[in-house]
Amino acid sequence: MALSFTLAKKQPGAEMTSILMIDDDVALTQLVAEYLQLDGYQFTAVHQGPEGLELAKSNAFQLVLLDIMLPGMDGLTVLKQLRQHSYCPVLMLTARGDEIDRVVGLELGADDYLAKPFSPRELVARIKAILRRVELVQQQQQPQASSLQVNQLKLDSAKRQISVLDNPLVLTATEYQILELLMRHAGDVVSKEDLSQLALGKRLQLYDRSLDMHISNIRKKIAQYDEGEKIQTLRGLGYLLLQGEN
Amino acid sequence: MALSFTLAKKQPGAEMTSILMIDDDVALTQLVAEYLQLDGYQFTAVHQGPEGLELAKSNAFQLVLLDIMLPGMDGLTVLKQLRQHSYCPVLMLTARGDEIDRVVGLELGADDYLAKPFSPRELVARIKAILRRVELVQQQQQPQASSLQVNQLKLDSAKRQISVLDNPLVLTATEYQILELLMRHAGDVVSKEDLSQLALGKRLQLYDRSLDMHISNIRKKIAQYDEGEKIQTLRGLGYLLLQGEN
DNA sequence: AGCCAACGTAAAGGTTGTGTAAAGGACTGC
DNA sequence: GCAGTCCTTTACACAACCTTTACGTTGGCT
Repeated sequence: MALSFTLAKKQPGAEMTSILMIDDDVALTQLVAEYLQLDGYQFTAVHQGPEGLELAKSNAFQLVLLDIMLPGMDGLTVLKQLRQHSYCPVLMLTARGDEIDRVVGLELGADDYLAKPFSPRELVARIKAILRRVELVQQQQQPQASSLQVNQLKLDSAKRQISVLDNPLVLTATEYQILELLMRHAGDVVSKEDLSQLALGKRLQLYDRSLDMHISNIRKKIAQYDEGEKIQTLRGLGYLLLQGEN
Repeated sequence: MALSFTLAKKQPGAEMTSILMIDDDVALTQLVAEYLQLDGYQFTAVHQGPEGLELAKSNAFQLVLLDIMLPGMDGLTVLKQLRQHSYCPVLMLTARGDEIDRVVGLELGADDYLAKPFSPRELVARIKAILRRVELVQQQQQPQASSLQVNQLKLDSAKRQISVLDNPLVLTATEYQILELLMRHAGDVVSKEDLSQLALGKRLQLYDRSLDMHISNIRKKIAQYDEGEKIQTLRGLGYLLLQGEN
């Protein structure tokens, strides 16, 4: 057999993002269907665990909305089995206050969770956040230039070194990752959420200032050699390394 | 469904790294195919042991992904037979917690193992690590300068001797290998994992401090004659012999 | 202007990786 | 069997690092 599939991502006209919802609440799935279809998503809903699992395993969907409380097969079980085969992003839907389910779910590899009842706007926002991050990750997995230059900053990824005006920076592993990310997306805003997940490997928590500290330290190290080269802050959005003229 | 695509990326027309996957889980092989082809690898999957063994023995592949649980012929058997003919790198795929399989597999000559379920990112990272190490080994097997000098260190590989400021060091075989590796890659970071596999001939285990001790001893011996010549530590990354000015 | 959430950052706290002495094994040659 | 050599493990100290805390500042909002 030929191992084949189309993985085109952004080819216009071709694809639409398909979302699968596994939830026994039929009324809710219909409501969600309306909103997501309005937003241009291809939407499919099933109401039972095993059926959903089969569909999800097919990799035909870019994202799965998974209810924890399911008749027949528990949502966490579905997630666990799905993860044997696929790393398709999963957004869990939980009853409010189900802290344990949330923790277990995230450990099993869910990408996010949302407590019921939720507003459609919130749902769409979460979906978009996950999809955007998945795209970032895929971008990261693709071959990237081993060296690039942004203004006075020079990246040498083979040596894992970044220099300012030819002065090599002494960066910790985390600082390096953050700065590399910013450089590879120079000119674009990189959200704190993305930076946290991609460089620190964890979701950004409320009152988590760790990332801010790393940025602060990176700035300090860059300023040793070049006062002009600045990481810009976009309040509420993220950070940005300006490309081109200062 | 459209037929598969080729995603040449490095040397067009020239060689592409070919990877063979032997796993009866068809859905999984398709998923892996997607990711690896995105990453520019030539990918082939077969679902039965004997068939995979034949293909692997052909030496047409630079790396084999081998599932332990196979119908017909057990993965470990495949590995054992493959090793009679080929030293092609093998990355084992095991069910989580199959500690025994892991140990046996590594003893049979697998290069690494990965517990299912794994994330595509992790898989790609492991594959790259193996291929990079294989390249390092091949590089080592090629004729290399029989003598080279790094700062105050002078290597005479014919005599298997390294001297500091013309004072020959009394090194053990292992110490010599480690220092030679560092010298031949002066200016680059050499990971502890690489050092362990290439100089000690074993994978680095958690809480394994053996390599640290060797480094410590080498440093002590060098310091007898030259306080300035230092093996630098890059926390979490490896060790580095600085090239050029101190 | 005044409020408040987001941000900057110094300092303190906690965690993890590394340095190294010393003890424990494994192996060799006698 | 014993001494010698070498590699590894154990144990503890320390340093580097990441995160949290705390407080000051900024900028958008009404």
